Amino acid sequence: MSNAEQQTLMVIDGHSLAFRAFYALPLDNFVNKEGQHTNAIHGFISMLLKIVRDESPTHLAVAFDISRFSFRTREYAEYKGTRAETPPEFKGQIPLLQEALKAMGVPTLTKEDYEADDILATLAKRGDEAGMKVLVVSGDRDTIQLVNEDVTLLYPAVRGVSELKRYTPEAVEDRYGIRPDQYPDIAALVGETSDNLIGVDKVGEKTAVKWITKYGSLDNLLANMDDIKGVVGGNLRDQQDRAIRNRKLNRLVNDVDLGVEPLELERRPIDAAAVRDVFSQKLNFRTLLDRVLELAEGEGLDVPATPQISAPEPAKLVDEELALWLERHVDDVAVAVAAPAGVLNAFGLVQGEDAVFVPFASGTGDYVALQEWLASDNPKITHDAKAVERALQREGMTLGGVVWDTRTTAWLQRPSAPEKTYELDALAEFVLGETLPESDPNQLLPDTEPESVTTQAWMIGRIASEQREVLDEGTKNVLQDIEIPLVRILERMERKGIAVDAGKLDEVHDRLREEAAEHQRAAFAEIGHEVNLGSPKQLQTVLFEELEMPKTRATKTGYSTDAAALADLQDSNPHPFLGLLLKYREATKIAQMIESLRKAVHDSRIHTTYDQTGSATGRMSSNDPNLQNIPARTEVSKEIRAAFTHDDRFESLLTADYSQIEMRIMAHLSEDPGLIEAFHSGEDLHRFVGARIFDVHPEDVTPVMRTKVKAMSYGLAYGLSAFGLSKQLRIPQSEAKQLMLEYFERFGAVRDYLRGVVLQAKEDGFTTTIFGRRRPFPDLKSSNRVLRENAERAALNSPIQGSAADIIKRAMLTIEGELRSRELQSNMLLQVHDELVFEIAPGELETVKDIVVDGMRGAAELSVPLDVQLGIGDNWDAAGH
DNA sequence: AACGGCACGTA
DNA sequence: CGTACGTGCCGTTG
Repeated sequence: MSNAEQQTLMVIDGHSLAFRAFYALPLDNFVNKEGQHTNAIHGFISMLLKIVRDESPTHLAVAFDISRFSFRTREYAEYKGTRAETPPEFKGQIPLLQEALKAMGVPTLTKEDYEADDILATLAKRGDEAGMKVLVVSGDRDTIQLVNEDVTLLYPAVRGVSELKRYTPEAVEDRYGIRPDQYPDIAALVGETSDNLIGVDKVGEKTAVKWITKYGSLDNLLANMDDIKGVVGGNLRDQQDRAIRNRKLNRLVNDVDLGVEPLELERRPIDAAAVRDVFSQKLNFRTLLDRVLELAEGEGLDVPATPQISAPEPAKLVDEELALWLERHVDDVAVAVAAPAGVLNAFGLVQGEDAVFVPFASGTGDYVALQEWLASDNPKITHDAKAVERALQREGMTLGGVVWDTRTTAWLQRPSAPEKTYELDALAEFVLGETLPESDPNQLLPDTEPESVTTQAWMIGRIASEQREVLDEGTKNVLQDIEIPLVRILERMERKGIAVDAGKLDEVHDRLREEAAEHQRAAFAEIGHEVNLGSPKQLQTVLFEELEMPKTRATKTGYSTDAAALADLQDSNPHPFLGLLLKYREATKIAQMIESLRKAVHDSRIHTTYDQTGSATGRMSSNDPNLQNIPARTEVSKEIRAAFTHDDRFESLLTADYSQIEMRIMAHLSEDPGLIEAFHSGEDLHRFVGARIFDVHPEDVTPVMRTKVKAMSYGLAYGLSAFGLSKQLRIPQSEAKQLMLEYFERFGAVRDYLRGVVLQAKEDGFTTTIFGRRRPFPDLKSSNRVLRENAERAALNSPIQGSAADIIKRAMLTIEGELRSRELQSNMLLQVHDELVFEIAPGELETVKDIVVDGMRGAAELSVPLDVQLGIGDNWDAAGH
């Protein structure tokens, strides 16, 4: 860029753009971990990256006002006097923005007693004189006066800052019908509300443009104002002072002493380390960070490699030395294990700056001290304690004394985030602003490198420190009293697995495959050709084109062919194909489910994996295979459940489930007297509620009434609408509405409670369960109605579903504690949200029954009793209800 | 190969 | 236009 002709100077009005971004972006989506709002910063930098990429300026600066006072306010005290107080959420964003800009190598300019626009004007003039192209970026219309052949204004045209309109002299003329230098004359006549500058009465843009076009300038207009006829002419003569004053104030000062010349504003390399620090640590902008670094790289700027911070040089310790180290480090020790393919081969132990690498190979060396220390209550910090416990168990060891787990904490803080953001590398980035060294994929055993596993431990310890500082009491309690103690229990349940009769599964599977083939043949015969029944797209062709059936519910890609839609079609357009398709689907669906179960059978048992961080409400999820969605309702589902059984070391399976736990929690949280009475009465809940709603005796509640009430009750906790209820019950919407009215009339506290939950969540930004588990809901304040209403339903459900999750988890802790401390041989095997499944060792049934019932009933003190139902049998079906 | 969309199983 | 999940297949995308 030796030729000055090609140099481009970009000068930006920081305040006006940041303020526009502030109003364009939702407040709640941009908050750093300290609670500081960052939406304006995000919007500004996003805009900056875009225009720098699009315009490739060679020189760049951002100007800021120092305060709202300037020489203009001294001359005219009312200047900008109508401006409302700066919103509190905007405060603090400017200093942070300036910090971010500094790290990005973008100079920021301010000048006492002047406004940012004056700085822009000065730089535009100097740049122009130096032969540069100048781009002025501002949301203040006064900067239009700066536009000429070499100075272009980029002005945020619509809301926000993402789209900038380009004002060249031609564009100004197109828009206003005058030359750019005439714009302030127009503005002076019309006035500028936002600056509290009142114009000449009755003079709007049209009149002003007409006058200025005719007379060329405000000065000349005033010199000839006696020629102007009519009321406006009179106004102009009477109020000429206003125009003169306005013109004086809106003239930008273009000779401010800035102490810097445009050519000195040449773009500089970014300070990658500082950018990482500011963007990760202070702003928590992950994506923007990447974009900033990418941009810098794309321009060939020097971006230093990510600082690969490694732990203090690890000491390799074994045997006595290790024993001594463990003895001396009684405070929290961060523990990481290397277990490629599940086989443990190294530990990293870090306390403060003290890092230890312990190679491990089963059967070599003396690991007694290590093993005892691991099992002991000596405080340890982990990342994914279940994974550590699993690796240890394979070597006959166990993990005790876990006081903190960084992965679980990350989930508790942000339970709706994608699971990958809980991984160690993501946390290192998000919490510490550092990048974990990548393991070399060519290395055979990358994780055995001392640097790797000890660095991990070092990261874990530091992440935990950061988390400890910001975690609220309630979440801390959930972490330490529920989630961490649960880890070992879940690992044990996974390791035990449940016995399965594989032959039975095969038998059902084969039969279903035959049935499916038969249904498929018949279905093809009905329509006269073959089609992939598993393809919604092909089915749509058959149903809506060939069979000319009426269109069903619209989906993103066409029309629905789901079971409900097919049932509707069967009503309106009966056709054998529909029934066959439904039967085919059911058979294939179950058959494939059995197949996946069959593949998961090892040594006659199925070992699921519980994902403790798998839900946003506090529930766990189950996968590989999912044992929380085993069919339960249909005939064939009985056969599948019958395949889950016990071997001859045990005498039976025991199932225990909470009855209506969510409704009980609702009764407790809402303190609704009617609902509380229902649960104390011993009467069937839906019968009791039905009697109240339909105003009959409980014994006169018909099955139809009961069904309606049951749907209503369950729907309540999900934010069900009259529309949804009518759809589900296939009743008119008016009737559904009436039903809801009656319900709330009798159980008004329920409605008050549900409303209150949403209101409180809107205020707090999160919901809370009985035991203090939180779930953030940024979308409650979204301006997007769909997003907001979805968030409202999820929010009103969260304390209910989440408290139920807390309760059963607490029950599991108590029950497992009892089983082990009393050295019973029975095992807790499965958890299905409100149900637990145990295998019972010979002679232990009565004891275990008591432990289970006591543990479950005593898991929470609610204003209604917790009711537990037990079932006993040789398999899951026989033991079920 | 990875992903979104659909459909459907559970609480 | 009812919450929370996981899985499998299809069809598109890279």
